[in-house]
Parts: sequence; C-alpha cells; structure tokens
Amino acid sequence: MSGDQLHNDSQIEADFRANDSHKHKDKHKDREHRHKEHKKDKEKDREKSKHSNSEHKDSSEKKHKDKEKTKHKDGSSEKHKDKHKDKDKEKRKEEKSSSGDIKIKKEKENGFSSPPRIKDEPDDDGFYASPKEDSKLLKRPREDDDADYKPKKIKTEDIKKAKKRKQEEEEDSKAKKIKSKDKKVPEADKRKKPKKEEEQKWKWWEEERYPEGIKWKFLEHKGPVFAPPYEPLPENVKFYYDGKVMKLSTKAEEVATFFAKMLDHEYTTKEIFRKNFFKDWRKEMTSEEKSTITSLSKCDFTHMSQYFKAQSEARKQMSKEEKQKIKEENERLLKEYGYCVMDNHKERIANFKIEPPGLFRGRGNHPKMGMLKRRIMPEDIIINCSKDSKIPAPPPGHKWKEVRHDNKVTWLVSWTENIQGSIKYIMLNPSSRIKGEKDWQKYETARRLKKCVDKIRNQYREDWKSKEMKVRQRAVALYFIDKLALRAGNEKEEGETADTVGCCSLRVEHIKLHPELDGQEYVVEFDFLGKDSIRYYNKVPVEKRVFKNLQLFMENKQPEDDLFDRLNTSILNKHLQDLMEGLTAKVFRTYNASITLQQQLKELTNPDDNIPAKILSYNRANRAVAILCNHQRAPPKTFEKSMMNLQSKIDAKKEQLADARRELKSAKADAKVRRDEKSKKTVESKKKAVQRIEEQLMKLEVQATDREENKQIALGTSKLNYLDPRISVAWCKKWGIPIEKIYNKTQREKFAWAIDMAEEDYEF
DNA sequence: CAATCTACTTAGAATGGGCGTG
DNA sequence: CACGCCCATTCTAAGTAGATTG
Repeated sequence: MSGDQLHNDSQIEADFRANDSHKHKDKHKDREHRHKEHKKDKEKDREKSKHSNSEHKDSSEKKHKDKEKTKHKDGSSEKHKDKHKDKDKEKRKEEKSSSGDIKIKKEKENGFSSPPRIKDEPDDDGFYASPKEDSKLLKRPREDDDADYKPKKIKTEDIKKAKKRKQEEEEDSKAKKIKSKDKKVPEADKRKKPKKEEEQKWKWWEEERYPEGIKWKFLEHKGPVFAPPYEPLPENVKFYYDGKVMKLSTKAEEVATFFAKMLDHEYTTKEIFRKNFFKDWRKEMTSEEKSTITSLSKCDFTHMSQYFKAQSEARKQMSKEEKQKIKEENERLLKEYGYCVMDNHKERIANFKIEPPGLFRGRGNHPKMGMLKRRIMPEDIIINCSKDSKIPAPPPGHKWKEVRHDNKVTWLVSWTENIQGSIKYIMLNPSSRIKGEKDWQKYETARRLKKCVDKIRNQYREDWKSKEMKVRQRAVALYFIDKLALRAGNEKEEGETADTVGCCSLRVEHIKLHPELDGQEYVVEFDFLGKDSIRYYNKVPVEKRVFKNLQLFMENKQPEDDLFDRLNTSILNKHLQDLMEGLTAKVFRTYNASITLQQQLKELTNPDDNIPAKILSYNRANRAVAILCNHQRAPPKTFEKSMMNLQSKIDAKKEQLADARRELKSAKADAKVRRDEKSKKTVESKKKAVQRIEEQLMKLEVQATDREENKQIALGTSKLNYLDPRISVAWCKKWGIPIEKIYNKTQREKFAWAIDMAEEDYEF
C-alpha cells in the first residue's frame, strides 16, 4: 500500500499543477535561489529566536508594558482628545456643505463614563428575540422612557427628523450623548449575572465614543475554555506499523489520531504535509517508537480512521435526549464563558474556546502544512482585563503566563501559536459595541473617500507622467487597487507561507501585456494567487499610459522580480494618508464595493417586480461586488445534483401548472354552459390555483437562476465585510422588503446599528 | 529604513443543526 | 419519521496596517 500511496501522491500533485496554478507550483524552487542569499542567515536567526521565544518575549513584553504606562501618564490622552476635536470640527464643516440640514448639537452631559453599573444585555432570551425588536416602532417609547434617569437632548419631534439628525451624528466621529433607554430601573451595582428582565437592546451607536486609543474602562471575563484533554483510544483500536500491530504511547497516539482523522482528506496525500507531519510526530514519540517508526508510508491508520468514522456516525444516531444534553452543556459553557462585561454591558465573546491541538492546515501550497499545532496550556495564556475586575482563575494546578490590564487593546486573552509564532486573540463578537463602532467608522472613512476620489484619480493620472519612477509605480499600483479592487499586497516572509501576492507584491510573471487582444487595445492579463491562494485571473484593457508604464517597469527584469520594485505598502499608504486622513489601500476596496452595490441596486431593481424577483436583483448586485472583489468558493460538492433536483422540481411544477390551466379551461367552459353560482366559484378557485402555481414556479425559476449564477461565487464575504449595511437597509425600506430576506439573525445582530439608523433615502 | 512585533479585519472551509420532504 | 440537503455557525488561517526596534 505504501507504494500505491506514493504513486497517488505524485499523480495528485500533477493534477493539481495542471489544473489551477500552473506555474505557481514551481515557484518555490525557482525562488529559492533568487538573489536572497543575504537574507538567509537572518532568517535563521529569526527562526531561532522565534522558537526559543519565552525569555525574549518576557523581557520585550515588559518593556512594552512599561512604555504604555509612561505614555499614559504623560497625558497622551489629552493629545488624543485635541486631535479628536479638530477632526470633529472639520467633519462638521464638511457636512454642512453637503447636507444643508440644521444641526442640533447635543452636548455631552457627563463625559462618556456612566456609573459602574451593569445594564443587562439581553442574554439568551434577548439574543434570540424576535426581529421586531430591531424595528423603529419601539424607538420612541424607549427614548421617552429613559428620560427620567438618563439625560438626553433630543426633543421629541417627529421620528423622521430625529433619524436625520442621527445620520449626521454618525458622520460626526464624536457622537453626542443620547443615553440608552432601558425600560427598567437601573441596577445599582455591578453583578455577575444580572437578572433577566424585559429589556431593550443597548444602542451603543447613540452614545458618546471614547477618545481615540482608549478601548474600554472596565473589562471582566472568565478566561478561555481549554480544549478537552486527550482521551486515549480503546484497547481494541489498533495502529499497524509495517503490517504489525503496535501500541503507541499516549502522546504519540494522540498525534497519530490527528492524522487518522484527516485520512480521507486530500491533505494527507501531499508530500509536504506528510513530511511535516512525520517530522513533528516523531518529536512526540518515545525513543523506542522513534527507532521503530521510520517511515510514514508503513503506518496504517485505517483502523483508527474507521473508529472515528463510527464515532461520528454514533453521534448522529444519538437519541434526542442525549443530543439535548450535549446542547444544554454547550449552552452552559456559552453562558458562563461566552460573555464578558465591558463598560457596564454584557457582551458576547466571539471565540472563547482555545483552539485545540491538531495538524496545521494551511491554504494553498503552504510550506508548513501538516505541522503539529501544539496544545495550548494556561501557562501560554495572557489574560487582559481591568485591574478592578474579578480576575479569571486559571484551571486548578495551573497559572497564567501573565495578567495585564491594557485598555488600549480590545482582546481579552492571547497566546502565541507555534506554527508561525504569531499571536492569537480572543475578542468580542461582531455585534459588540467595540467591533460595531469600528465597522461603522470603516464605512464612514469610505464615504469620505467618495468625496475626494475624483481628485485622487486625477492625481494618479498625472503621476503616470512623473519623472520619478517611484511615483509612477505608486500611481499605477493605485490605479489597479482602485480599478480592480486589488489588495494592498504586503511583503511576506519567503518560505514561511504560501506564495501569494497582492498589488504591491505583484511580480513580473503575474501579468502579461497584450498591445491588442480580442479587438481591444492595451490589455493586461493578470494571473496570480491572492489571499487564501485564490486565483485572480482577469484580462483588463487599461489606459495607454498605464500600459507603457508597465512595459517600462518590466524592462530588464526576470519573471520572478517585483513588478513595482520601488514600492511597498508602507510607501503607498503614507502617500494615501497625505491625500486623505485615514486613507489606506484597503479603503478603496470598501469604497468600490459599497458604491458598486448602490449603483447596481439602482440599476437592477425593477419597481414592478415582486419580492422574490427584487431579491434576485439584490443578489445580483451583491454578486457584482463579489466578482469585483474576487470572492470565490469551491463549487459545492453537491452542486450538480442539487441543481438537477431543483430542475426536476421546476419540471414538476410546470406540469402541475399545465394541469391547473387545463382544469381552469374546462371549468370555464363548464361555467359558460351551466351559468350557475357554483360553477362560477369553481372557475374562481381554479384561477387562483393557476396563479398560485405560477408564482411558485416563478419563485423556483428565480431560485435556479440565482443558484446557477452563484456557483463559484461567495456572496457572504462582501456582504459581511465590504458593503455598507445602510445601503441594504435603505433598499429594503424603499421597496418594502423584510430585512430578514437579506440578513440572517447573526447579520442582523452585527448590523443592528445600520438597521436602526438608516432610512430609505440613505446615500452611501 | 528594514525587520519585527502587535492588533485587528477579512477569508473560505468544515461542521452541525434544523427543516422540508418523500 | 428517517433522510438528505441547505444554510447558519464555527473555526482559524491569512491578510492589512501601524508601531516599535535596531
């Protein structure tokens, strides 16, 4: 069998190469002997320090901390405030000119800090509360309600006006104080588990923002949940080496199970994966095991694999009660560890579970795939929380690596991962204030770009003519980022990650120039692997100057040389910062995505369409963005089949329609002859039936179209990260589409701010 | 200025649970 | 009333960007 496996290896490799990434595959070989000799030593050093980390880390971390402290003392927060004010003024000016509306300024009452008191956020019940909670209807009463204990400045006027004002505020980076409106009486003290009461959701977007840099005032949480300990296999599950049963030590067995669990995954056939796995596995073996097990291909994990399959099968077959029990246990865990208290509010944590040990699964052609991701212990964990909070207790017999109190960051827990040596964090859910504010801000930055994008475009057109090479390269790169929504393209450490690129890191080999192609002039053909090793392939006609510049940049270069050799993301972003405050390369992606959605919605929505057809239009607009951003997915494994199923449903429906029409016809004929009430009624009901079936058919057909068009395109990423949700909300309001048709529960939670504040006339 | 470190957003795949259906 | 399918959720890798260091 070992021979077979090897054979398969090479075959699969070869297929892979032929299929999608052609030349990319060989890149590593080529690149290794690329003018990087000098780099190598450094890399080695880096490697060393990375792996011997802890002492180094400790000292540097301390330094870091000390610095923070002094910074804090020397009144840098004051500085922040001032800066903030300035920004504020500017913004207000901008707004005035753009929207002639009267501004009603709300003074802040008492700064941003409310007394230390927990308003309970809706937990379980609240979280799953019906969507009507989001609706505007509740709005006014809430505002009124809180009047008695929370000062607010809005006079009760018509809701619409209030809304308008809110929109202005939102643009104002410093929102004025409107206090949230809880129906109930405030609780006087901090409490772990606030009573559940009939509750409104906290509208953080109506509150004052913290000065830049400060992320919270109070933070308390229970720490992370660790991966369950390893449970050794039952005696009867065997591992075979070279055809003979072999009992493995617990540690070696655990790592072996990681591999066994992935046995039918393509990964385990890849040479790099196998090599890395075997190397790391051997580190976990006893010396006898090490001397016996010398070749991975002689290892037989199939019995183990079968065992795990049987286990997961058994899990599916479990009785309702057992499943219920597991569910309840999960809920308990979520309730206890899934929330924290940040500044008087209970907020959901995104990933409170520590990543369990396993084999590293990199994307694409990752040089580290198959390496062992080690088990994270409390001793690896840094806890971040308030000084005056109840500090989470480490598991019995353990201690934390460190507990710190840094309110300039948003994370609750961090640890250093052993594959890349990077830091992982536990942070809050997207529905939290801290994430939501940032998200909102992101779209506001993109909207500011909208105001000056013409100027910037003219500027880079000018720069194509610059005497300075650096400026020309910058201008061409920016043109690509703007026109094609490319990512910035930071440099990456060679050999540490898959070989992927973005705009600034494009190499000569990634583009082809065609002075003429298919009747178009000056066509650039892009072909490279981007983030997550997703292929970007596109043929784009460009302006002549761009084309000439590209020719110039490529002169006397090897295929593996950088296209923009005088440019990197840092240079580019510095330039962008000069053009507009807060502008970076990624803002263009956000801007172009959102503006495209808005345009497409305008273009594609047909007022006469029914709801499903309008939603198809929405999805098409969304799709245009996903295509722009190159958000792809592997066509679902069951795609063809599910398409066939749908088609047969459509056929059946068509037949049903034909039948119904026949029946209607005969009923009509019948009615003509008989001329009585009863037969007339029959005609009516048959008519209705036909109509109903027509509608159903139409719905199915729309669904089929949508699905077909979506085969390889992922809409989720753009919807979640690039499209200003207020555009979608406004569209829904304008056309009377229930928001639930566009956003699921999670998305509605994430975009609660937008759902609450956007009116149908919202303009991105 | 380059290398390194840190914090945060963005990303597709895997998983799991609920729901419609035959 | 099991079954398969589909979508939401979970998971964690892979980016961006800015700060820090040397």
